[in-house]
Amino acid sequence: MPLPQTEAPGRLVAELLSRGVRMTRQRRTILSVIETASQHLDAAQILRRARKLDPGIDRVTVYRTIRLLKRHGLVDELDLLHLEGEKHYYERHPQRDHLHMACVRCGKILEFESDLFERLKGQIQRDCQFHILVTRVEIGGYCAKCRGNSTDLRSV
Amino acid sequence: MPLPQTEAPGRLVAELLSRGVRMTRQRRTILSVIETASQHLDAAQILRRARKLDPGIDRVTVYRTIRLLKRHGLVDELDLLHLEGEKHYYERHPQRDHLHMACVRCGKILEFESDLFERLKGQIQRDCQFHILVTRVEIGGYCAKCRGNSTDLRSV
DNA sequence: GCGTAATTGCAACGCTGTTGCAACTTCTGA
DNA sequence: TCAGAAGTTGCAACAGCGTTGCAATTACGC
Repeated sequence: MPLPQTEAPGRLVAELLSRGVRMTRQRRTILSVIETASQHLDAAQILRRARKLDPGIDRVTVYRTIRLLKRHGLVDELDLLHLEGEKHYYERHPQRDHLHMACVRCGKILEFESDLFERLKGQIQRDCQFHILVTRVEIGGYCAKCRGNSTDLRSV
Repeated sequence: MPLPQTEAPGRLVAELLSRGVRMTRQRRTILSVIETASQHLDAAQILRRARKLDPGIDRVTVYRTIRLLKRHGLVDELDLLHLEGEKHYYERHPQRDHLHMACVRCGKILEFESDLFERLKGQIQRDCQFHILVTRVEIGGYCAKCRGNSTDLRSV
């Protein structure tokens, strides 16, 4: 029987501890929020959820924790084409890169993995002598449901 | 003898006029700044250059013009992985999509076109039934010069 | 040219994210 | 087990990017 796709909870905590980062109550809370999220969360949403678990947590602590995770390459930052304002969204850095498709009409976010993209990265590393650390692919358009329905001009 | 790669100047003006958009002195100035830029400019840089040509131009007009161009799909917005703050950069929407590679050490931006990427887009449209309007690919890492030089941890 | 509708500049605002600092907490080492 | 150094937190204030309301001005079809 195959194991579920989800990774062990607490992996962010373990990862940071193994790198000698101090673990506080607030950090554990914020990390668990990020880790158990089923969708892409922005800083305000992370704060709101963290406060349900520990009401004293401050905005600033959330921002500092996100920065910490970014510096350690444990989360990726997305803006999903700024379909709703200037916020940034965060997700666990995945085992394997994926692309994000955002429907400019209904706002739905789709994710997509592709061998072609892996080959493209290989081509870049070879042809440009560029050592890739992070990738971010955001594609805007109409999802299957919304295509054909309208010629809505939403700012992308 | 092949023509140079650059497109006819004034094409943004022509494009907007053909869509029934009013053309003001300020807009012409801002459009010419964007059109003749050899690098990716942020809003503040666009404003500074526009003011050299027409000192009265206001910040707000620059933002409104950028929004107009985005709505018409005539410019693409990039953030180049926020290597320097939260600004956005703008470039003419190209004939053919290209990827942006940002060196996290020296900040250099490379552009790259690839048939593989065109095939990837085809795959997405087919497999996901997703109608692509814009793409945005930003890749962070070390450029040829900087790779091997350091293990600098810059926030990406 | 006239008139209307769009655009501009100004001021004020909102939101996301950052910084300085005193109080507090974590964690090492004895 | 506990003392001390180093790191972290919360608060308040700030910075920067981008937006909005509004009166004055401008473009452009008729």
